[in-house]
Amino acid sequence: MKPPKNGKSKMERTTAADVARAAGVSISAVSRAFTPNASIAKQTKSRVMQAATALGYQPNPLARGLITRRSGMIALLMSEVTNPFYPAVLETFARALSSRGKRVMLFTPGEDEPLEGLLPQALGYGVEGVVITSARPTAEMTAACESAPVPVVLFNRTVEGAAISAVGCDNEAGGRKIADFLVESGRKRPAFVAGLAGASTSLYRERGFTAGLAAAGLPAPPRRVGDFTFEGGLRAAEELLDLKERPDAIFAANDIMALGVLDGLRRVGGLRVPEDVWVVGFDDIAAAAWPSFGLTTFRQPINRMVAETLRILDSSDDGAPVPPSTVLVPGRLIERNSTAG
Amino acid sequence: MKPPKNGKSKMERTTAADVARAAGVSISAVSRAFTPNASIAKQTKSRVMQAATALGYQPNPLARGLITRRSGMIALLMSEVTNPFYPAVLETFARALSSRGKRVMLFTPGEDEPLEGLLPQALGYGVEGVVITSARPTAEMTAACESAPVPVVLFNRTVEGAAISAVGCDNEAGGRKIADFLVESGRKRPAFVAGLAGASTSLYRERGFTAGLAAAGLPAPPRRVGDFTFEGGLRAAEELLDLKERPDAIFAANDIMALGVLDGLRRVGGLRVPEDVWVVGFDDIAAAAWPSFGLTTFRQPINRMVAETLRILDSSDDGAPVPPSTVLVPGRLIERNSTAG
DNA sequence: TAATTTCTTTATATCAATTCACTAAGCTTC
DNA sequence: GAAGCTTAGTGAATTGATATAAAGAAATTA
Repeated sequence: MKPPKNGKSKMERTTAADVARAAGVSISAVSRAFTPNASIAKQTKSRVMQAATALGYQPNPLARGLITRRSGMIALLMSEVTNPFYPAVLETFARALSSRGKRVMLFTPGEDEPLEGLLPQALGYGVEGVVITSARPTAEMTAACESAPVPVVLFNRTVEGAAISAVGCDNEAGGRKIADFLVESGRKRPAFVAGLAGASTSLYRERGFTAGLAAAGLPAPPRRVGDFTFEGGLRAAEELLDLKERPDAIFAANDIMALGVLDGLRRVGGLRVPEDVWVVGFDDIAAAAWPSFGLTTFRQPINRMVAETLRILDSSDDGAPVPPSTVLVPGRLIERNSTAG
Repeated sequence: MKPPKNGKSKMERTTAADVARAAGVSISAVSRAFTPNASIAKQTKSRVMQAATALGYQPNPLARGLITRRSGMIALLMSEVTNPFYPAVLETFARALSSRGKRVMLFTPGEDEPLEGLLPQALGYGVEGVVITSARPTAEMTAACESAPVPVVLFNRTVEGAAISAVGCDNEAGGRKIADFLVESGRKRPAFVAGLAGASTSLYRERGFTAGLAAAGLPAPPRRVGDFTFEGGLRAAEELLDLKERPDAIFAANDIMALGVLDGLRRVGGLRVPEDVWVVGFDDIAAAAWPSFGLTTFRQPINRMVAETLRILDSSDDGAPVPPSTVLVPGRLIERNSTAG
């Protein structure tokens, strides 16, 4: 027997038992009242609900999760939070899930914590799905993803030959589109700034880009590595300016690098954009639209990408595992002042 | 060697019972082996640990949380993720907690979800602490924070007269410092761009700023509201340019607005910074250091602020509630090219 | 009206850990 | 050598909800 809620001594949680007593039903009835499409009489349900709201009852997600193995949380494995694209993704996820009554649990690797350890931990929390936006998963991790008991989706990442769902923008088509745009506008010596070695996004964007250039009879562009950072873009720009044949356009594999490139060209190289060099990025982060930059870029439709991700996570909600699917959402070129097409 | 997947069908969790059986001890012994400074013999502990790693066992946080009401999670209530300052905060928290074996649970209000509802939800998950970085808590929420069974810390926010812990930068001192700096450098007509109405950060920064100006015999500065956004700063700059007496320095209550101001002055107003107008921000976000901007700003020491927050959260870890404390971490002025002191 | 089916409800076992009351052993101390 | 104390380990109870099976009520059929 429990002491009745006397005032507000220590904010004791009201349990299902309290509600059951108040409503004059069994605990199971309370449980079923909170279970969607469960076999319960309308009358009973409303009586339970009334008592529940009166007592301020909400089912304890931990207790529920212990037995259902579903705790109403989605795990987000994310390591690169410095690139502004990812906070935007994070926020979109958090808001979308919030309105469905689910929560985001963020897993960021600590100091020298390997990414591999995070997945089992996340599963231990009974998360209903896992979204990985971090850098390229290792082989070991891929295997863990495949055998996970809940859906796992790679966001903005792909692993060839693995049976894991993935959602992303069509990076190759984007790179191609940018190449076509530059070529049609008469650019003759485009250059490319890559992200981290091995990142699938950078790889596909480059592949589409070089393919587009090749189709127009241009040689493979000079390339530098910018590590997906502003400073990396800045350095890459400086290096590209030292080339015998100065590029007349630079495509950086993401916006934050492109902004670095832009700043490097202007502030360090003393060049004008777009008069002397054009710059194109990829993502369409908020800063790309700032007047100082006016960066032409390929917009990744975050909302649609998140929506597709949630669709995949939901699809195996009923228990039956669905075959992994890869969704490529089309993006589009946003022309601004860093080019003069 | 890797933990041997015992070939079982669907990745069945290994429980404490499995480990106990393997190690030849009771379940309680396993539990105590995983409890810091619990009464257990070294020998037994090592035997348990050995069996645990062999089986790949990790205590289930859900089951543990159900009993201890501590789930190893910290709730982060955050609504303004658009300001780059907050993703940086988020990341710092996530990393710091990750290395302590704890996780961040992110609570972002959904579409028209009130902030009030989030706190009880977070508590329902058995979080060990709550950090609120969102906008000003309402009176109702303040009461909920005060009676929460776990420590609640307002990050970068204060509520006067409430018994809630708070960690922040000394905003008033920062505003004062900026005023002093501008006055000493001979600026005569400074202006101020405020954030959201009612935000304590903006309020204190303004208070210190005007106090500093008053001390130098200058009148209260003209002010505009910029809503803490880039576009708001842009608009504010335009409006301030229309004044009869054009300001010769503009202090914006945060960096993102300051960048908007800077861009507005340059691109829309056709002015030079710092030759015509000086601009100062507050936060020191990454973009402030970009060559295009070179924004002089007051740096908020995120690392120390996060460390202090965690210290407060930890301090009542042993059960005994500690009196709420307010910690103000000193920041410092970072001079860059947007001023010419 | 009795028999059968369907729909609700209840009681009990289960989830995976921690905690509590208790026992057994090892060591002092008088 | 018995009493007292500390330390280590055990089994049962506990946590809050769901799954499951059995029982009861209502509706349908023979």
